[in-house]
Amino acid sequence: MGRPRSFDEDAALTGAMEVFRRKGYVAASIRDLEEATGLKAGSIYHSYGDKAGIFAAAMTHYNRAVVDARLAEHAPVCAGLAGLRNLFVSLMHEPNGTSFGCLITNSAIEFGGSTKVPNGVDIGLRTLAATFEQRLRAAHRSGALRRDLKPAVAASRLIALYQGVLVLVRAGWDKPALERMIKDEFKHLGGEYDA
Amino acid sequence: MGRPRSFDEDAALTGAMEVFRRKGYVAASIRDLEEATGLKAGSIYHSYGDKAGIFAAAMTHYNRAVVDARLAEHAPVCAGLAGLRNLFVSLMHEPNGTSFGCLITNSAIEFGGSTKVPNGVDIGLRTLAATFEQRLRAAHRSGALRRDLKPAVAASRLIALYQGVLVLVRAGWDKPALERMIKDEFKHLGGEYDA
DNA sequence: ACCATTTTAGAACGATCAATCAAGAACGGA
DNA sequence: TCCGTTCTTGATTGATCGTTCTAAAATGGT
Repeated sequence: MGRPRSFDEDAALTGAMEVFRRKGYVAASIRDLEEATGLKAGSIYHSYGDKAGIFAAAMTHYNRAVVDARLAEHAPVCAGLAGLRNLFVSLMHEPNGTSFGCLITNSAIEFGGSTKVPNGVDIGLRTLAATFEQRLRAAHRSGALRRDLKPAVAASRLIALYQGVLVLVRAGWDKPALERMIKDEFKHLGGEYDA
Repeated sequence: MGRPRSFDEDAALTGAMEVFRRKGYVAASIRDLEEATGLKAGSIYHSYGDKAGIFAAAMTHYNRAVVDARLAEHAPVCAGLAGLRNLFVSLMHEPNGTSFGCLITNSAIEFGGSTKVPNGVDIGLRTLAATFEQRLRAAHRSGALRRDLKPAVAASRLIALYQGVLVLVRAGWDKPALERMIKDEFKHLGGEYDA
């Protein structure tokens, strides 16, 4: 059956993913990818077809290895609204030097000008939105959510807030102010306010 | 005194701006800029130094000609909270084919990976945030804002929501859902909710 | 009219881009 | 063992990148 692959595909995709997160799709060169994956250009093209191919693979890897893991770590089902809040707050506590940005946000912006937004962007956004809505519905049932709030609309606000926070963090916006804002938002969701 | 410029600098910068909004900084080539500005490469380099120079000029032009104009059109001081709401809603009513995206958001993402975020990003963001806060403070004084809301925190939420909406629109997210979310958010701000 | 100065135009530069190719190396099945 | 297949490597391709350069065209001051 021929020679098997000698490289660790997960490690290679992780490297590629980091390059794309840091520099974006266009600015990431094949030589950057060689360095980050440990593969030579020939191997990259053999395994993934072209630059768009390894990007698609890296994006899929991101959704599975980063987004899903982040949701599971900070906002498991049992953690309720507080878990969601932790998820948001965690966006601002990544060490500055090793911050790569969100591949979903970055790709939405970079490819959004053309008509061809990568599938992974939509998949990632839907994963986030579905998780938000699920947690809000559970909070709605348990009474943890303010009674006059509709989970679907609140989830819509959270997905927008989430992307907005990622933009502002990347722009170097004041993090303490963002954190205050997030805590305030979740106070609202929990109904800890007088009208 | 030598020969004066024969091209319309505003028109040239508008063209350059559109290219950068649509394709991003890296993907925009000097040849793209030649076509969009009507200038030849030599003239561009003579007038703006290098690619980063014409980008900086385009960014300044954007803040003055697009951001300020948009704020004045949709959210003048007299329009109060409703003006802000119109501003948000207008983000989703740009004709699809001619949508260029927001140069501030796009640049924050594209340059955010490096340590050098362009000045124009911060300037534009501060303009938006300051306007939001000013309108919210006015609404606070007039009683149009829910009494338990602090204008500064609410402005912080609005700037994040604003950037988030721009990301989602660029990603092709469901616009009617976004519009419902925005209208809901402004209902909250106006206190039109029971607790 | 003439000069000094600046803007244009277009060709040209080296560097780097994504992608290809040929050849050898390494494995599984027979 | 040996064959067929697949993987790896490094050199190489043509295209395009940002930038520079040269020379002509155009203007204002004197």
